[in-house]
Amino acid sequence: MKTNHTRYAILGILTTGCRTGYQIKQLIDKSLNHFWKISYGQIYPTLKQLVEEGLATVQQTTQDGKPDTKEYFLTSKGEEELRKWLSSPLETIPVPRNEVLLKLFFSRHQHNDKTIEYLSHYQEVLNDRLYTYEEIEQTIRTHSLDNEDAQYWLFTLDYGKRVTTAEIEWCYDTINKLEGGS
Amino acid sequence: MKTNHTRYAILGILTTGCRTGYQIKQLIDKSLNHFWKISYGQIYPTLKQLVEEGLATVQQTTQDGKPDTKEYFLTSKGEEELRKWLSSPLETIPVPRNEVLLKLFFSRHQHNDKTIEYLSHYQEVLNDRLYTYEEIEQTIRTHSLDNEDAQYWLFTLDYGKRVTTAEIEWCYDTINKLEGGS
DNA sequence: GATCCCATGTAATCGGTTACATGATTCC
DNA sequence: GGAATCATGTAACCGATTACATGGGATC
Repeated sequence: MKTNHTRYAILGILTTGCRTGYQIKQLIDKSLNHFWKISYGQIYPTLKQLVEEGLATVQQTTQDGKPDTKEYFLTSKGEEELRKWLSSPLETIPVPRNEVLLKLFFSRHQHNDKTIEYLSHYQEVLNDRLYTYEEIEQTIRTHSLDNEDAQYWLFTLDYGKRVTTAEIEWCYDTINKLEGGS
Repeated sequence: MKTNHTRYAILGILTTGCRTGYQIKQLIDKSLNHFWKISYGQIYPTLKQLVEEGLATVQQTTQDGKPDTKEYFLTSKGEEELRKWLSSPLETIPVPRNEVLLKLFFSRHQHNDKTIEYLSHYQEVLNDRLYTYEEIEQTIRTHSLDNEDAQYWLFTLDYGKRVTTAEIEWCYDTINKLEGGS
């Protein structure tokens, strides 16, 4: 059994008030970016498909002067589909590929100095990431706490912060080990 | 700039003593499985390609009775290519997609009991994973500590253990929050 | 005048998985 | 006799990214 999660991501976002393909991309880039990303090349064909399957409806507005906009709305069938997916059991979690670890795995073919430099750079990237998460969290706390979704959004951010913190600590300790051994 | 990391994974594994496509798969399943996986549908065509590009050579053995085996060896050009990749700077790290967080993000459309059940199941999966890491670590410590690569392999396992531990703690705390609020 | 934001979409391409096909050997 | 392991490979398919194409409105 193989489910296309991106379909459900879009289905879910249509419940948050987003209506157009453009708005969907905006929300994903703003709020799901730490664990889900998506491109227009996926969004527009998927929306079309959802309508074909009766999970959503379109409402096209041809405005005077302004470019056309297509607003999408979930049908009750679409809502049902979303709920069905939410309650479906967890599938086997795919292993996330990690370029950093792949390089480290073969790093005996390289001077430790280079490896340390590499890990330090990674550590900086992670620190930036952590900072971004904290900014997003502040935005949600001050602007969207009335939103019914906010609680769950904060849970996902908490996840990101904790995992990233663990990664940063690992970088720190691994660099130390490499310095001690070289 | 977009590099195909899988090519380099195979290039790297050819330095560890693995020679055949089958052995490469074995090693990946045994030692890189927590951050990199690969299928035969990728291995065999890639090996072929590496030979075409002069990064490896083949040595085919047609044995009496036994099926053919093809042994691959890195050329000096291949070794150089590997070292070049190792020292190349980190690319923008792709966001790993997370199905669990995606569902949680939309979980206000579901009873908290269901969400808790879901997170508990995830926690179990993570615990199993952690146990597997510890087993692999013991295997490396008792059997391969003479291996020059062992140190780096242990670093990647340490990463897996730390991140997984952080995830488990997050599960625990998130379940508590949901129970308190329902 | 340039740049950015809003807004929609398609075609080529790529990386990867899955299913299929084949066949010998060894162990239970 | 059947299952597991060793061993190699291909074709269909899928999810996703990238580059391209278009064009109005607002701001600097």
